[in-house]
Amino acid sequence: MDKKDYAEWYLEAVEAAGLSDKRYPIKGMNVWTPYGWKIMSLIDAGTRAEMDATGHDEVRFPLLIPETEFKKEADHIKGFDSEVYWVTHAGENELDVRLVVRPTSETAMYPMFSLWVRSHQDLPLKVYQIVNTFRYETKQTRPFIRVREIHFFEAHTCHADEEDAQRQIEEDLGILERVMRRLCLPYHLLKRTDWDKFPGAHYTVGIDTVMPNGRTLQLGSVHHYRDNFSIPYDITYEGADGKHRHVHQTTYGMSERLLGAIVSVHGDDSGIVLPPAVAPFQAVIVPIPKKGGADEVMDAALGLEAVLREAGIRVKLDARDERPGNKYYYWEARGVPIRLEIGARDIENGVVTFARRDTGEKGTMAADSVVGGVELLMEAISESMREKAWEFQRASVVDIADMGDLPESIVRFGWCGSEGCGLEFEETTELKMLGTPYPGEEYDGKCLVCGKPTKTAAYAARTM
RNA sequence: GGGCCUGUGGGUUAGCCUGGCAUACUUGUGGCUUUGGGAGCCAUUGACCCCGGUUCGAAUCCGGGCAGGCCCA
Repeated sequence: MDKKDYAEWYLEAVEAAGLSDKRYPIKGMNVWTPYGWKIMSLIDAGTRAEMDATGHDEVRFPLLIPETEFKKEADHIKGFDSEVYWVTHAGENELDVRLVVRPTSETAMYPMFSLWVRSHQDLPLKVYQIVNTFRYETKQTRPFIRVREIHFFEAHTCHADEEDAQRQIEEDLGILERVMRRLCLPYHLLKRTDWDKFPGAHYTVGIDTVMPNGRTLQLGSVHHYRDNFSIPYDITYEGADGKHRHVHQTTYGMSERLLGAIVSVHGDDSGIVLPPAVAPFQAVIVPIPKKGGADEVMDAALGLEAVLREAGIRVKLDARDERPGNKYYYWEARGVPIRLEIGARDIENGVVTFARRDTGEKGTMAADSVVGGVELLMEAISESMREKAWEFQRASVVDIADMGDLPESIVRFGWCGSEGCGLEFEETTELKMLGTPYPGEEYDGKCLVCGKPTKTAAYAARTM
């Protein structure tokens, strides 16, 4: 596995780690295998904890949406009509009203929000769900990054006015920061251009992370809808003054691409490297038996496992009858953050040998303080994975002064803000405009296209 | 929408032009060995996308279908 050839490496790394089985006979619909699903569940658990702590309630809406509801917001349907699946038949009969398989749940939820929200006392309404959504991708699919059945997190809120909705956006970005910290993933927040915002949104902030090939991967987005949906879906409330008004709405979405980013950002030539917070096994114990002393070593390994498990550390004792070296390669491919080795020599010295997955560094820790030792090590690993990833992300933003000779990374340049200049830039460079920094950033320069002075920088890149 | 290419054991792949019962690696299984601090050895199971045609004989040539990939609009 050579990470230099990222596209090929990615597929091998996913395969070797046993995260997904892509042999399912529908393109872009892969099977979540036990190890991959465990990681995704741990990622979701972190998201759930953050959402619950900020007063959101988990809900679960139906998968199917009547065509009549789906079509209520004009821009929205236009944005999705080329990539939705339709249910057109039931048994022998053709349906009078066709059903859309949700590509996202605005149009499923909002008819219900219209019933749920009646007074200002009902606001803000803050709900979320973690479900599968469907988009008919025509481009090349790849596990977690471009799929047709998407494991999706979506939060939807309703507010009395635009300002309260804006406060929600800020809360979402706080949640995002804590979620990404756990995953040791860096990102840029970029306000999408008007011609690229979510269909139906007032504005969209994209969450972008750079992949090893210099392309960006959008991991999620936050949208302010203003009343663009509440008008067609008739979501109104009665204010304290007795007047009826439309609510202002927001959404916040992220997907299984988080796992794709973990694989891509942290992995190396030996396979994936998991952040301790979402590793199904945070430490694996490999016993090193010796002539005559096999029982003694196994007893020590079992004892070690019990102590760590008792302390709440997700630990695996690999007692298979295989050579130790074989086990090292096996668990490295699966990204386990810490390997603990215990052999006769360690027992004699009262220590446990450890090896870090992220740096390969090896050392020993006192056997009677392994719990503290492992916890410290996990902290150090998380910190250094975070640092390293952020360093790469930051170094991937390159200022450019003209549209020729473009680097394989994110580019930054002055932009007057006009659609004309933006589109010309995209056409000339074949890069995609990711938007402008959110909430903002100091800049003083000239529009790269028309030369007008500007205080706004734009970011652009090739995307995955 | 138009053009080009590809479908071979669970995975990766050779063979195809020039028709003669399929190569290698990996995985799986079994045995032996090793008593282990970075991948032991041997054996073995397992495949030519589907339908039709040409032919004594088709993975190979031809037609159609299905699936996938690439390029252009």
